[in-house]
Parts: sequence; structure tokens; C-alpha cells
Amino acid sequence: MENSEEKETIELKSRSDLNKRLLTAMLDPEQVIFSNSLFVVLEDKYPKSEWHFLVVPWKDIPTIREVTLDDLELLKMMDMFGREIAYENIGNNSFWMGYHVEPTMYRLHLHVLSTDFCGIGMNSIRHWNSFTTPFFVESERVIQDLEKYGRIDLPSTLQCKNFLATPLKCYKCSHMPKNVNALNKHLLVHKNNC
DNA sequence: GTTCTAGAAC
DNA sequence: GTTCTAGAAC
Repeated sequence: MENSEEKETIELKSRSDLNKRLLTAMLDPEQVIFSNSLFVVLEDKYPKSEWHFLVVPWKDIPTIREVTLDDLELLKMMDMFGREIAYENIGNNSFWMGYHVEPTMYRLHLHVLSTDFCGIGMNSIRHWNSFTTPFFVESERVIQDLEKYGRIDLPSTLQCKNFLATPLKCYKCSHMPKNVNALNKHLLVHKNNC
């Protein structure tokens, strides 16, 4: 008989190990770029773009799905500070800020990244689609939704799964690279033309 | 989140 | 033969 309880325990353990990694980084002065009483700013360990920061609140919120109206002010502060970091480092407005709807690390983190996607960590279809489909929900819209409706309109788990499996498509043009390698080469062309 | 790897795709 | 992807392991 399959021991699903045991399997679940293992999953929870590995899940908490993953969560600890982000918490460990938050507590390591060498990895922290900025911190205040509300959140910490880190550099993503496996950057997907040339610039890739994470704004991580101290409040233990698992994912964007668990965010409520009570968190609106916190999210606004994270958004404001993320914007500052981006202007300071990235400039030219060529950056995105937002959340993965179903991340693998269950501690809320706001991605702040330049839009070149030429980072060393950009090496799978999942990575690409996690930023270029509605799997990625922009910080601005999260705040707007909370202000207007008191809740955030998010894609379902099934929709998320489908978004991650979307065939590769460049978000800057209509090119559809046949694989990740071709995508990375294609992105370099855009980067050099900018 | 990444790394590893078996099997699919080329 | 090599490259690529998806899923398990971590």
C-alpha cells in the first residue's frame, strides 16, 4: 500500500527546506542589499536577467494567493522600494516587477528585474514562461485589484500549468524559438540592438 | 528554487 | 551520434 502520508511529510519537509533558503538569505548580511522593519532586498541567486532583485517581506506570507487587503500597505511599500531599486540600477524603465502566481518557494517574494532575460539562470521553458505569461502578475495590478475589489484576480492552478507549458515566444517580437538555446541567442540580438 | 538523468527528439 | 525536455530527487 502506498504511504501517502509519508510522501506528504517528505514533500512538506523539502518545501520547508526551500523556504528556509530564502529566510537564510534574508538573515545573511552578505546577501542583503537593503532591509527595514517590513522587508529585505536580495539579489536573486540565479538571476534570469542582467539585474534581478527580490523584495521579501518579513511577514510570513506563503504566496500571492494568500495576500489579503490587510497586506495592501505592505505591498505598496515593497512596490515603491522595488521601483527605487530599479530606477537606481536598471533605469530607462526597462524593468518588470511582479509575483509568480505559483512559485516553488513558499515565502512571498516580489521580482524586480530588467527585461533582457540574459541572466545566467535563464535556462528553461518554465523560467521564460513564468515571466512572460499571466503566470507573472505585475505588482501594479496586484495593488490596483486590492484597491478596487479588495481581492486579486489570479489564474487558476490549471491555467498556471498551461501558461508554463506555452510554446516559447519572444515577448519583444513574433519570433518563436524552437528551444531554450535558440531563445537565449535570440534575446542577445534584442539586447545588442537596444 | 536547482541538479540529475532517462528517454524523446533531432 | 548529440541535444533537449520533463520529472524525480534534493
